[in-house]
Amino acid sequence: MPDQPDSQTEFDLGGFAPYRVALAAQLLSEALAREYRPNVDITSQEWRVLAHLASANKVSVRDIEKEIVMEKSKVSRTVSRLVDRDLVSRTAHPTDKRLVELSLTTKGRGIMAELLPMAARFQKRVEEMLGEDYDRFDSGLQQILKEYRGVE
Amino acid sequence: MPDQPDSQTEFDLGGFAPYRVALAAQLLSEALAREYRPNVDITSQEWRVLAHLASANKVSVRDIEKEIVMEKSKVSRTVSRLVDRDLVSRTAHPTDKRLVELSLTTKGRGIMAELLPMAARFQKRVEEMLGEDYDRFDSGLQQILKEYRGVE
DNA sequence: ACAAAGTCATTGCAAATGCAACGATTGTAA
DNA sequence: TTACAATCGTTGCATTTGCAATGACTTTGT
Repeated sequence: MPDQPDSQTEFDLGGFAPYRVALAAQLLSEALAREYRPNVDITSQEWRVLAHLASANKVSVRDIEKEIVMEKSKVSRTVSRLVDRDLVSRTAHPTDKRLVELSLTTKGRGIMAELLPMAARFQKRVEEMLGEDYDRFDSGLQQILKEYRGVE
Repeated sequence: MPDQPDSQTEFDLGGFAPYRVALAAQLLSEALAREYRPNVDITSQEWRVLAHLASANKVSVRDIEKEIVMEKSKVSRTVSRLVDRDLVSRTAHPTDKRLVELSLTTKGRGIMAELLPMAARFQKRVEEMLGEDYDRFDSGLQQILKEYRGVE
């Protein structure tokens, strides 16, 4: 019998899916940050929010919270920093005064015009790296996202 | 021509690999935590350190830092909490006095005896969920890990 | 209409984090 | 040997985070 690890005392953390995926996420995020940070000084959280705003105008904090799965107080504070730096504008919703309307400022769009092509190149490089495996890889991701999204 | 997004202003964050992987990581981590937290009150960081200690005895902070890619001060403080809770023992290295020797205590092993089978079941469930796609998915992960590990 | 419940964004606060600096120790080169 | 550099773990400090609570507003049900 080939060495069957005793699950009571032995465990291969390196082969554990949650760990592997977390590690990959961290490495990808760091690699991406290494590319844009020399040009644009933003954090990963700020990048996420900006990227979402780039494709969806006039959104609320709640929209972002749901869409990019970021706790709302974190979204709120991230947005505040972006507003301070004049990358995002925050105005009141015309009819529902509970909501805010967030969108990129001109300056914000300028930065994204620099960042998005960079992101697209990054994406392309990952796809080329995985080659024909990319589709399977991505559909695996898709299943995980579908399975665990919106579980309280 | 089918709608080709203008990379200057449009961007599909939802299809962006770093974002997707990060999201999957977060969801997996939360799903896992939902399983063990009712039984054992530890954080994800503590889980990671404990899991590594379960398979590698007598390790230093530096070993953990490298192995699980966690900043050393974070490792140090996580270990301190585990030592306070008597799950991990921290003793001086016999010859090199700079190093510490970390290992699970009896109590720590007891907790891991409960946690590891749970983790194994979780892993199995993910594999079943992805079915025959799992191998491709995992080899995609592997390529990412290999490509980006140890890049300063 | 109006009270009760729900929704949204922000903030207070304690805890966690990242980074640089530190002290202690060990390795290295002259 | 003896300076000098490198390694290891911890800590100080400013920042970020998570969670609960808050205040402002809107929806629901009667």
